[in-house]
Order: sequence, then C-alpha cells, then structure tokens
Amino acid sequence: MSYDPLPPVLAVRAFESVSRHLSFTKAGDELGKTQAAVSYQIKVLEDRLGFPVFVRKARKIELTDKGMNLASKVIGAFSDLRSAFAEIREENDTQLVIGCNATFASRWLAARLFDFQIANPDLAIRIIPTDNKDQYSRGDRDITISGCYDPPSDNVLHSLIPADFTPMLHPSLAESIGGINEPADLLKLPIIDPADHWWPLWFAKAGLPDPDFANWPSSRMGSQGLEASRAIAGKGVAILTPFFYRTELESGQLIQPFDIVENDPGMAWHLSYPPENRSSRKVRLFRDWIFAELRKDGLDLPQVGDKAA
Amino acid sequence: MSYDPLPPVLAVRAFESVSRHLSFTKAGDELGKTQAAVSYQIKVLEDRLGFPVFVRKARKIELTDKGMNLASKVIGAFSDLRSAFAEIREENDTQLVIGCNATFASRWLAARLFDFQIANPDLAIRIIPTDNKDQYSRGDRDITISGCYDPPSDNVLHSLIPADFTPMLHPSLAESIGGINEPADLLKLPIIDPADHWWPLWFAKAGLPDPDFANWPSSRMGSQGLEASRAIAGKGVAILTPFFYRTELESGQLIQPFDIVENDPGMAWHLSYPPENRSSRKVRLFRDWIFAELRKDGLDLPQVGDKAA
DNA sequence: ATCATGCATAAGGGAGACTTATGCATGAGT
DNA sequence: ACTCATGCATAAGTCTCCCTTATGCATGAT
Repeated sequence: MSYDPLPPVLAVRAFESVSRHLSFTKAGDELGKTQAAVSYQIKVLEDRLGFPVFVRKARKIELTDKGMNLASKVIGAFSDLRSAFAEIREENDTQLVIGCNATFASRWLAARLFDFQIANPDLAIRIIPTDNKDQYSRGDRDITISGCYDPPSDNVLHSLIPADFTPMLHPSLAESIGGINEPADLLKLPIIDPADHWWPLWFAKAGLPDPDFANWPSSRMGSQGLEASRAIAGKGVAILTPFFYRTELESGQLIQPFDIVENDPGMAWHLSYPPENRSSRKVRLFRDWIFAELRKDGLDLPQVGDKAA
Repeated sequence: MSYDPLPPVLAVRAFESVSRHLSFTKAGDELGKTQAAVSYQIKVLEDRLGFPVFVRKARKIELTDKGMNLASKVIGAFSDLRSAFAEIREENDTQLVIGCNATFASRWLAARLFDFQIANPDLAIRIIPTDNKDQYSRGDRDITISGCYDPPSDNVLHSLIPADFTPMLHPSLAESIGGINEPADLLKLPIIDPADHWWPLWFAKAGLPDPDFANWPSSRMGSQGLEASRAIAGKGVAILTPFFYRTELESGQLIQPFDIVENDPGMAWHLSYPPENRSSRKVRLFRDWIFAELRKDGLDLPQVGDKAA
C-alpha cells in the first residue's frame, strides 16, 4: 500500500511548466511538445494523485487549492534543479583543467601559460600534475598533456613533440676531461640514470656498441627534469630531449656535444582529450593556442583540425 | 546556442537515485528498472552535460567533483519534491471536504456530523455550501450532496432521499380558518412561493384542478429552508419534504394536514463523487456512514456497493 | 451569430526507454 | 595464483507509452 511518493517525473515536469504558464498550450511550447501531450501528462498526474490539480474553465485554467499548494513547491524544486545545472554548466564552461606531466609543465608550459591566460581572461585555468600512467581525461580534467608510449585510442590525440634525445652535460664537466670530442668520451663521465633505455639507442646511432651499463635503478619517465637538474649541477651526463632545454643550451648551462639526435618512435608528447570535448570552446582555445605556440618554436605541426593525430 | 538548462528529466531522476546509492544496480532496483537502463540514462546525462558525473572504478562508482556538486543539489530538489507530494497526499487523505446544499446541511447533516467526526477522529471535515448548479466534485471537494434534477452522469451517484412533498403550516395558521379539512382549504391561506411547481403537482394528486397561481417570482431550489422558516412563523403554507421536518412535526411547530404526499420523479437528493474517489478511504467512510444513518431514519436504501445508484 | 481560443479525447505512429544477453575488469576468496 | 562474484558497459531488439494528428466541444470575443 505504500507506493513511490513521487509521481512519474514527466508528469511532474509537465505540471511544473503548466502551473507557471497556467496554459497547456504554452507549456507545450516550452517543453517542445503539443498541447495534447501536456494534457495527457496532466491527466496522468491527476490520476495518480487522485484529485485534480487544475480547474478547467472556459479559455483558461486555474490551480485548485491542492494544485496551488503543490505548484509553489514543485516550481521551487525545479528552479533549484535549473540553477544547479546552469551553475555547473557555467563552471564547466569557464574552468579549464589541464592535466600535464611534470616535464612538459615545468620545461615548457609554465613559462607560456600566462600568455594564454591573458588572451583568455574569462577562463580559469587549473593545472593538475599527472603521472604518465593515467593520461586519460577521466572527468577530473578537460585535456591532458603527457609523454607516453601507449596513447589511449579512445581519446582524440594530437602529437606535439617527438621523443628526440641526445646527451647533455654542464660545460665544466666536459672540461674536466679536456672536452668531449667523440661519443666514447661520455663513458668517462658519470651517466645519469644509465638504466634509461635511451642510452643504448643513442650509442647505437652514434656507432658505438651497447655500453651495457650495470642494472641501475631507473627513474626515467616523468623525471627528465630531475636528470637535467643533476646535469646542470655538473653531476654527470644526462640524455635529454633538446627541445625542452633550449634556454639552458643558449645560456651555456648545458651543452650538447653532438648533433646526433635519436628518436624514440614509440613515444611522443601529445595532447589528448575525450572526443566529446572536441566541441568544447575552452578545449579548442587551448588546443589551438598550444599548436600556435609550438609552431612559433619551430615545430612542424599539422594544421589543426579535428582529425589531427 | 542557448538550450534548455535542464537535461532530460528521466536522466536527472536516474542520476538522483544513483548518486544516493552510488550504484547503478541499486538505483535500478529503486526505480524498478534494470541496471542497463540506469547506465543508459546516466550516459544520456553525461553526453548532454559534456562531462562525466561518475568515475567508474572496479566494483564501485564515485562521483566526480562536478557530479558531487550536482548531486547535493539534485538530491535536495528531489527531496523537496517528495515532501511536497507526500504532504499533499497526507492532506488529501485526512481532509474530507463535503459540498452540501443548504437544505440537507441544515435540516439533516448538521445535527449528525458530530457523530461521524467522533467515529473518525483522524479526518478533518470541512463543509462547503454549494448551490444546486455546481453539484460536480470539481477538485474543490471530495463528495457532494445535492438536490437537483440533472444528476451528473460522469460522477458516481447514490440516491439518498426522494423528492417527496406535501403542504405544511403552523397549527395557529390552520386554526385561524377553523382548521384544514380538505385540500381546497389551503387556498384560503397565503401560499409561500406559489411559483413552486410542486404546488400544481400536489393539487393534482389531491384531486383539485390546477390552482393557477399568479406568476410570482420563485426562489425554490435551495431555499426550502427559508420557506419552512416562514411557515413555522405562521406566515403561510409551504410545500415541503416531510423527511426534513420530522422534528418540527413532532414538536408541533409544523403540521402536515394531509397524508397525500407527491413525489417529484425527476429530482432527488443524492450523494455524488467522481469515479476515482471510489477507492478513497475517506469517501467510502463517509458514504457508508451516511447510508447507515439514513437507514436508521427508516429510508430503504440499496445495500452500499460501488454500483449503487 | 459567428469566429477564435483552449482543452479533451481517440487513434495511431514512432522514438527512445528498457530488457536481455553478453563481455570485461577487478577484487574477494580459497 | 586461480577461480568466482560483483558491477558496469554495450549491442541488439522489443515494446511501451509518449507524443502527434485530427477532431470535438465549450465558451468568450467580435
């Protein structure tokens, strides 16, 4: 005998609209339905309640006492619902959450994000650091920048920066062994994270046999920045992506002894977002901006279109 | 570009339930749907919103930040809705509104309603006077008692009291002409509302020709009580329904000079209510009570069943 | 008196809500 | 470690019931 206290929601929705307009026809317009549909829903509601909520008069309807009682509360509740969804939409439209891995964030994004902020003062930007495991935009962020091997295929992907790498070190360290003249000279110096599998790849390209480093613990991914810090401090030779160390190279904090640059074809830095965000203004703005910025940096990126991979 | 701020209500409803249970399956149970149906509705919502509201984890789901934000408000709004409908149901269940015409109310109901009230202390009873034009229960009342000619066929009808009538007057008035011995004697006295069409009917039954009263203005229906007052005051002869004047006849305030009682076949006092009220507890209680009371008064009423006419 | 407005209702169609069935991922249990 | 149980996602198909179309009716306006 105890049933759901809530009548069918579609009927409640119809009632809410009708009780505001005091017209089935106008409510139908508002709801994108016909007058007959509204009439039907109100009948459903009244049948369920067991009493009429409107008095049908000639050319107009009026709320019954009980209908009036209900209407004020139902209208209020729907008003709350509308505010809730309007608010969340507003928040969603104006808050851009960028998931970004540490290297890209510190080596590139941080210095330029301010420009984007200035160009788009209506957007509130939040960066959340992501390790390279969860590169998916999973509801906690709108867009993700990651450097990883297994790009998620269910997200829209834009490759940004290829995973190029080459050894780098502080000039004083090079001088300490009388300068670096050939690749093999590097082996005279401490190797920062010798477990990094980029090393054998680069030595191979440089024409040297696999140096076969001891199995040191590796902390490669996501910590290129840490390796760089040690190199800048003169603690050893790191294998880094030159794109991210242009300023250090220019200022002389790091030197790149060889033009030999190898590429890791399985990896890249890329930008990704769920397909439904394609039409999102804030995501488009950010995507287009980052592409433009990277082109200024001399990267050859495909014209931005939805299909860009 | 501006769309309805409110996502499809069915999706909102599903979201509300899921966010309370944090389970699609449980929400499905609550809504009387399958888990798949809920999953579908949540997808509809998320597609519409453009962002996920739940994070799907292994054997559970969690609200995203935005989902959390929404949930609190949506749950609140639905709680308001539920209260509103629960309250109105409560009010509807415990308040019995009786529309009653003046004659029946004053001549019969008033004296006995107290008993019903005592027998049903959980019901709050309200009597609203109705003229005999709007005998329909139109949302402002649960049940109607009226004396009229055109019983509304779309309502459930119970005949209560036949429209019997016979002349009545104060004994002093009768004595003023030396007593009433035959129907024609009445014509020597003032006739209260001679336009009342009951007069010719009664005189016909009494075997007299149509007295052919002048065309006095009539205020018959609904004012039998007023006519009676004038008769009791000795101002004339009224044609009344004896059932309603038993006490006056017993106490001698009125006398009924003849046993000749005519009946108006087109009219009766009856009780009516919309068909959907058949299953209403309060309406059944009142209907059964009034039938029982009238039987005590010696009326031969059909056994109460839904079909009783 | 005629027309316009607004709701009710019947009949019918169709959209989309729902079910069934299945897969997959993960955590629990042994 | 292997198996089982749980819970959500998804595809396909069904069917409900919501909605539209068409019409009627009552009433107020012109």
